[in-house]
Amino acid sequence: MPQKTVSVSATRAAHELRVAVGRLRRRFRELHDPSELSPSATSVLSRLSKDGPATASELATAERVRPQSVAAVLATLDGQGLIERRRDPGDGRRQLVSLSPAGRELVTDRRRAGEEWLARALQDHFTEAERRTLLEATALLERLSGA
Amino acid sequence: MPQKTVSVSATRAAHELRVAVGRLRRRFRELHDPSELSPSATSVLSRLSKDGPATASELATAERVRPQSVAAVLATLDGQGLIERRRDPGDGRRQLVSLSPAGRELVTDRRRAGEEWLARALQDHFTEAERRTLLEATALLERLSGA
DNA sequence: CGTATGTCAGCTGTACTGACATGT
DNA sequence: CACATGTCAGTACAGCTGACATAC
Repeated sequence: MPQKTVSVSATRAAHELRVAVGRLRRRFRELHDPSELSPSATSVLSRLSKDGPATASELATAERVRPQSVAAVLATLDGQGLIERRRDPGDGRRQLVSLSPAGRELVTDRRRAGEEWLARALQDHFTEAERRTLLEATALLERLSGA
Repeated sequence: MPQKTVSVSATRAAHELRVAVGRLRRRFRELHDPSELSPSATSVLSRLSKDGPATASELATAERVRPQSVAAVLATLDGQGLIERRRDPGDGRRQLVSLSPAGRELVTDRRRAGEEWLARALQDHFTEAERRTLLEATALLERLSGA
């Protein structure tokens, strides 16, 4: 139920969440292996896997970046043979982006080192209940980033 | 309880969490007003407010960035008069960083526009129970970023 | 012709590495 | 002299804006 005023607790929660996300992102970056896919590339691949083929514009909107930025990511992914691009027969401007077999395999590969640390940390430093909270929260964070 | 093997579900959770954090971070960046403090600066200020004065090295370690990076942030904050730096009398190399009155005021100011959106989104698009989950998760994310 | 899609060029912000001055 | 702290310089990368070719 929308309210006109924003409560103090909501504002404090907002502040803490923003700081936490920033720190966590730096933590991820710290462990990131340059030989692996960048967060943006992973995000695009993940989305293609979940929602199926999309145009560059659609991806830019969904990922909330400029078309020019998504183009750079697509160029990288294309160079690595992880996606396929083909022109829309009905509209020559558009190109439909989809996962290549290699891309699909990479998305479902559960052994990437970059996320190995995170998975292990989740197992080693958190209780079952805490992991459940984090899992629920992940879905909420996704919703928040699209709001 | 640490386990040798990492479960499939933990790895999937790790992947989803990483993607969610990345998207949320881009969302924050999208709304970020350049006239306001950068995420790093906010993070440093927030930490000083919570943990009290610290040296540049300590801040670098805690924020998980290189001393050179923290120095740039401190230079900005100093330029805006939000922090105070004074040399350690016992060790001339060190400088103790603390919040200035203006900095302290800014940290406790709950009306910053950048977080206004987030606070409002939390109120408008989430139930009380969901907000509680997010709040719990925020603390867990903080712990995770320090692990 | 105006609008939409995608790309090229150049800029900014944030973190990085390397080199260095200074103090212990 | 070795080590720690902090800073200066240059680099890397992901996002941005502006300008443009192409197609509807």
